[in-house]
Amino acid sequence: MAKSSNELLEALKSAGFRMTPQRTAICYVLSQRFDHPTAQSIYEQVRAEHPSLSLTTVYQTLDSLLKIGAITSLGNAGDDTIHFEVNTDPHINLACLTCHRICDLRSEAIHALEKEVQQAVGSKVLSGRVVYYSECLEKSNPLECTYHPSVNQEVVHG
Amino acid sequence: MAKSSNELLEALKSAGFRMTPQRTAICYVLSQRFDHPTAQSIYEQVRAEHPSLSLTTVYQTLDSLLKIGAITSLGNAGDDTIHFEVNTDPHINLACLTCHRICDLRSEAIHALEKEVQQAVGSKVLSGRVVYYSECLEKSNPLECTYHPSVNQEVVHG
DNA sequence: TCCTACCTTGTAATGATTACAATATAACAA
DNA sequence: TTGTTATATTGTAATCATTACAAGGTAGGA
Ligand SMILES: [Mn+2]
Ligand SMILES: [Mn+2]
Ligand SMILES: [Zn+2]
Ligand SMILES: [Zn+2]
Repeated sequence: MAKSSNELLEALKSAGFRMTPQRTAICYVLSQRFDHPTAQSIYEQVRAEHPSLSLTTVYQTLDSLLKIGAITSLGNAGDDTIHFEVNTDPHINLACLTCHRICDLRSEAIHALEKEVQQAVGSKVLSGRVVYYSECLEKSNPLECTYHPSVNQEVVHG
Repeated sequence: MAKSSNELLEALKSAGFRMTPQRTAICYVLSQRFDHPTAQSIYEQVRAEHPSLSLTTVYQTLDSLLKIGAITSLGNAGDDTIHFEVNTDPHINLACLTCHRICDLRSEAIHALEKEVQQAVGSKVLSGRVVYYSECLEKSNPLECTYHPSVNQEVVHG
């Protein structure tokens, strides 16, 4: 359910933004990651192929994507750093306060909940955050991610 | 459903924290406010009666209350400032991105949603944030607050 | 190919939050 | 009540994610 790289790029393009190698790379990385990455974390990954990339560009691109609603901001996960949401389908996010990783949890109730919000504020709802904080069970047994179980293997606790 | 001043103080006391005039005043202000105040905003209000109060003390007290779970953090509301939650009953929060005020919305679906979270992560759920971002309808007609409609009158947009 | 408005980059500024150390005081016991 | 001590408060300095800025680079249309 996460947006593809092309969907993100197309969203930028049709909003009047130019196509650049940096934006292309950033959108690609965004589309590949299901851990709700931070700007710094995206920066480090993209820099591997674009050594001249500036952190400012990452922030600027994320801000553009936010403004057109292609992604949203989930706030922090116990670190003091903004985590970005690429999956705009309604769901619950589970954040681990130890490893600061966030994973998705499928939800049935979320649809009824969003209906309640719509009824209360009408069409003015811009975005939402549904985040629950917890701890991974074990160092070797992090929070289960019902959307992308594979990312569960990458966690390393301090 | 918000905690009373005494409940907050009692929570601190039984957690081994000392009673001080500053903490008493901060807890009182917290119990009276339904707008999910920031540290700065609490500071300004308490300072009216305790002119020597330090902003650091407000942060420290809020941190203590957070640690014992008496309050939670809702994150920011478009400003870059943490808003605190005194009402720990399950509910939806509506944040206005213009005036950065947050109000509560009663919800039926939230109970089913929290049940889903419990089943997924067990007893390890520490706290949650359910926040939807919107805009007040009019300068004179802010977001309706189903818990405390009276606070709706205090909003001033820029 | 040329133009120009938009983008990227490096660096500096911002501002909420936290760290620190000196002073004050709540809580407990004598 | 008084003394003791661990904890709290305060003022100031440091932190650090994010934003602002200005100079040079480039996408995209003519
Ligand atoms: Mn998510
Ligand atoms: Mn609330
Ligand atoms: Zn973890
Ligand atoms: Zn408003």
